[in-house]
Amino acid sequence: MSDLGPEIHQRLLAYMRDNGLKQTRQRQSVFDAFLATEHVSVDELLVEVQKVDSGVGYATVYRALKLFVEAGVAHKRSFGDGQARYEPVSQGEHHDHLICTKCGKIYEFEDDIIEVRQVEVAKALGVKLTNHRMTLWGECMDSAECERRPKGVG
Amino acid sequence: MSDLGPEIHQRLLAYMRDNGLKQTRQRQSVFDAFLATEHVSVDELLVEVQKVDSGVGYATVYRALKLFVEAGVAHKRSFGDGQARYEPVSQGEHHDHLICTKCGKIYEFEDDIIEVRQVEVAKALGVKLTNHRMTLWGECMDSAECERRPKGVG
DNA sequence: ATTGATGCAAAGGATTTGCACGAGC
DNA sequence: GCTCGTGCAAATCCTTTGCATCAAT
Repeated sequence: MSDLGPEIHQRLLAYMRDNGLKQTRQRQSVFDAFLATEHVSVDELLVEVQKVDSGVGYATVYRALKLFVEAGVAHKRSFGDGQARYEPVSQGEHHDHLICTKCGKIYEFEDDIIEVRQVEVAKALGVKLTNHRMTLWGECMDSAECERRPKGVG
Repeated sequence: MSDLGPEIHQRLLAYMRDNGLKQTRQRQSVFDAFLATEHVSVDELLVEVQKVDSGVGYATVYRALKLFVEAGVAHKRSFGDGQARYEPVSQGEHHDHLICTKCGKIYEFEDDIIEVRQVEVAKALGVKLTNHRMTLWGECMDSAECERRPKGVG
């Protein structure tokens, strides 16, 4: 889990203040639950939120996540399973993902060699790089661990 | 456009034969149109197909593309615009994409340094790499060209 | 008070599917 | 003739939105 809770919380509050948005019980609940996750889908997050605050609805979670992205405290990802997944921003920032196609485990990594190279590649094509996304797929080499893992968990 | 028309056509025919699937006029039409594209959405492809064979329906294009992916003659991509896009496989194979966020142009590239590094990164995490996807976003440095370009064209 | 936020349900968009009919093998 | 493919429309899944009400500032 992200260890920047306080920091990105401040960022969120600042964004809300600057844009005349209001602090509400629901948003607080969603944010708290969100911070404890790594790659949640909306449904998964809704379940978590309702454990603590059962009066929070579907649309509110969607709207809260949209807000988090705008405020720069969350990233929206698409892993090809048909639904969006969100994660809190963290210090490493530009980390990418490696997903085991057998157990579904999502590894995170960051690699400077690749990062640097991406900028060069873009420049060679006449483009100034602003963003990137990379996802790798593979199979855990430790089959025992892999098979033991509950399927589909990020 | 892919210059492997005959080759991947053979691959498709072989796949269909091996799986007891049938050659139909519609599939042929969809495949022909598909070969002439680079990053089509289903709707775009449907339009192209119907120019030649107006009796081809919506679902048929979806089913044909699904088949193409299974047969290994097409890749399914998601660029975050809310709909899937497909492209014929080509010799370079593992090419990735660089998208200009201003004009929407999709550049293709392939970089050995990154490819090699990906395998290493995965290995370091204890995973045997089987697949990857990388998308970069940026802005064309040639603004004149960029602004002249019709928006949203792959 | 004013304005934004919520919850619900309805609307939307992309994709999939059930079914009766038609075409390949 | 049997099986698979097609077209249509309905169904599904995920996400967004309209609206009346509630709450934060």
